[in-house]
Amino acid sequence: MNSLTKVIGDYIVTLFDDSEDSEVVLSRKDLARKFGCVPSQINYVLRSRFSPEQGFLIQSQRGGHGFIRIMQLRFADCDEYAEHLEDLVGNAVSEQDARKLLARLQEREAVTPRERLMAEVALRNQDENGRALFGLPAYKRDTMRAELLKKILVSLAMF
Amino acid sequence: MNSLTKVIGDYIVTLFDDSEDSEVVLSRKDLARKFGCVPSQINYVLRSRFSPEQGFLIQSQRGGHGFIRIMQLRFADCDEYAEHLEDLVGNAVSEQDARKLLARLQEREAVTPRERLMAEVALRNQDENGRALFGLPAYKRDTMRAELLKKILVSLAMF
DNA sequence: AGGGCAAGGTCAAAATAAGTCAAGAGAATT
DNA sequence: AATTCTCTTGACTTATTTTGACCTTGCCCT
Repeated sequence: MNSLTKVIGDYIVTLFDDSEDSEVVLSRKDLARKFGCVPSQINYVLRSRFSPEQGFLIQSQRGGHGFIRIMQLRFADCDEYAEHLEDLVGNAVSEQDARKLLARLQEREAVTPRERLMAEVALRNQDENGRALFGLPAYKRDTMRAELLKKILVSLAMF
Repeated sequence: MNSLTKVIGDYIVTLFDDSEDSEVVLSRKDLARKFGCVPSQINYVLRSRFSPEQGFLIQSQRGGHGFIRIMQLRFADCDEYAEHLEDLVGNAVSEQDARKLLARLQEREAVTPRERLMAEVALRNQDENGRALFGLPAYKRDTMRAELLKKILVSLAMF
């Protein structure tokens, strides 16, 4: 016996299959009517089946012509990826290596150009503060750079 | 099905594309007639889609030869836009206000959810370092937060 | 100068649609 | 049988778009 939640979840998955695209846009109200349930049931489906932890990102808009957009993120296997990053970045990383890694990730379309730029801005900012404000030695800045880079990438991967 | 607001907004964007110029001049009344809506709908489109946060400035004139001019801030105008961000962010900003601003920018689609998340991660990282590592007082962290936020937003604005 | 008309501006109400939260119902586990 | 987890429901909240009534501004014409 399938729960309604499972039925709706499966239906949304078929939408992804059909569209062969990494995103699906739907109307909460219409979906609810289609399955004869209350609208907030859709929220439950999304919470329980299309969460960030499961590799989906949700955008929505209320009001007239409102919508719900479900985006499938590229990294389905978050934990593994996060672990991979730990190895990749290590606990210290030079400015050059950090930049190389970001360039590679952009090439693979794991991050957008804007996201890459933003990461570089944040890293450079931390670096300059560390040097100019606190007079940190290079090795300390390398570890802090690694930490920030990992935080950024892991959050993107898992969210 | 798109909202009228989106249709009109998209239309204005095509005007920018066509003219390959950084400004567009239009008549509120004519636009409203073209899309079969009430004139004040145009004001709503401008407010919600062509706000300063999204890189546009609006000038208008009433009376006999009235017009609405939408100017897109471009690379050349970057200084001006950066100045505007200075005003928006100020030279000190609380964690809450920073988050509110980012939420607003995301709602207006000036930043993606991932970008917003990344910005929040970078801000929180700096904050924690400032507190735990360097014992910075709140006011100092507020100014550093403003600096970083502005750097991030300005860099995205230039993209 | 003053009045008329032709813009554009403001504001708020109505219409529409999504989000939250918690209580209740069912299933599964111990 | 009790407990715990999942699912369903609905009342209440928040957000966006659409519409219209009324206000302001500026040109033009006596």
